Amino acid sequence: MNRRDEILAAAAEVFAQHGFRGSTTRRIADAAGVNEITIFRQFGSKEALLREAMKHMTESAGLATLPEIPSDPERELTEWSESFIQHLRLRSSIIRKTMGEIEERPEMSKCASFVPTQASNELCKYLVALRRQGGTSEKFDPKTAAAMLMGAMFADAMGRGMMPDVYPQPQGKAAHMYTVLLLRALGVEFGSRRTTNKQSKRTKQLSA
Amino acid sequence: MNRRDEILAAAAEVFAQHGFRGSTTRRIADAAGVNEITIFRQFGSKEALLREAMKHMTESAGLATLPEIPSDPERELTEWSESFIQHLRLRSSIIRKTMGEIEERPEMSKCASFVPTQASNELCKYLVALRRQGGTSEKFDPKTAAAMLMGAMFADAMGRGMMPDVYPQPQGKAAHMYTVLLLRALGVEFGSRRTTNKQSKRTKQLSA
DNA sequence: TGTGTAAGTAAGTGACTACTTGCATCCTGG
DNA sequence: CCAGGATGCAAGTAGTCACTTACTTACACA
Repeated sequence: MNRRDEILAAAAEVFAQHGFRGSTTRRIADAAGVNEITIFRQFGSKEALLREAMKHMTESAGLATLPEIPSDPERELTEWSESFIQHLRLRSSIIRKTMGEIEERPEMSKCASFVPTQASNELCKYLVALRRQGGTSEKFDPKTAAAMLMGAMFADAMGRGMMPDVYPQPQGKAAHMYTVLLLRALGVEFGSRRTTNKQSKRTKQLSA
Repeated sequence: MNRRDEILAAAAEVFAQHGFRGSTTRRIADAAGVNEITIFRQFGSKEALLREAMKHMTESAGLATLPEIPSDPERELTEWSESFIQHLRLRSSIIRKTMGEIEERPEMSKCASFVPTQASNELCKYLVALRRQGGTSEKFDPKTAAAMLMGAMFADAMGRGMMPDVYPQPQGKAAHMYTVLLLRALGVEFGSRRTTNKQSKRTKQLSA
């Protein structure tokens, strides 16, 4: 049991560093402090081990959620974005490896797409609720808006290490900056920051 | 000369499909219709061959440019975005492979970051010029705005194949939709679509 | 006609890979 | 105290990998 989990953790770590082909059973065994043969007795093959390691990792994701009823979009979305971008940053190595190998190992794609798909749905649902509340003053497609925010964070998490100058500074505020930009695109009014003078339309049903 | 280019092209193709470790000299030689040994005589080693193939590919990029003086932001940015996202889509396989292997082969990072860095600078410059013209009515950080638009397109190009439901439909309009969303975030007025009623501030220096 | 250069063929080298077999060791539960 | 299961060790198998050596062929040019 314990041994098994140690091997799974080591396999995930080695995979994050070297990818599938580079994750030799020798390396995994060394990383786990275990004899190579134990891996084969426990999991049968390298492929089965890595498959299980991936599943194990996906299951222990634990994404943040957004409230059903938006009340403070800037705060709520910023917090959600920060947790999402942190999730991506912590896993950036493994995500890069997985993406690079998805064409050769399509069975991984289910594992890989689970988290972002769920996050996208969560965000879309929130944006739709926000619009229904009258919290937005611009027309927008929720899916596009969600893809834009998540895409920006994804690219940031994947690329900042390689080209830090391209991404906003400081790193810790990036999620907030992307979020604010998106909210402006949707025409969301900001409580404290600046009282815009467009009280024209859709100030009707601020209820809920 | 001709042979050399054939081998370089084959190497790039094989690398896009299988990554560095999966690009065996045997596979590259077969793809190029050349004897394996010719590769070693021409390039010395597999590593040197792939390095040169990458450089060759980066040099033949040919990015679109944006005008120095913005005149029709929606049109100009949409065209630029479409060419950028098409660039990414055509190279999505090779980009994924490169990203996955950048930690193991850091010498690739120069090659990989050249195009996006250049594109980011181009876009930033344009946004700054647009703001200086008074074409925007919201405060924004150009780098963040550029990172957001490019990030959205990057994620779209990398992820749409794996999870088409997450990204805006149809694929052909995605670049335009992201662009419009960004322009709204900057407070850019749209010529024909809708005449907003906020002529409050910063309508002073529409010169240039 | 001779010479140099790029290419091919055949064979092989040493290292590494996933995976197997046989046997010794240890720890635990009954 | 002892049986059984998990683990380790040593050795080995068949395959692949990058890369080499030795020799041959084809063509260009002088």
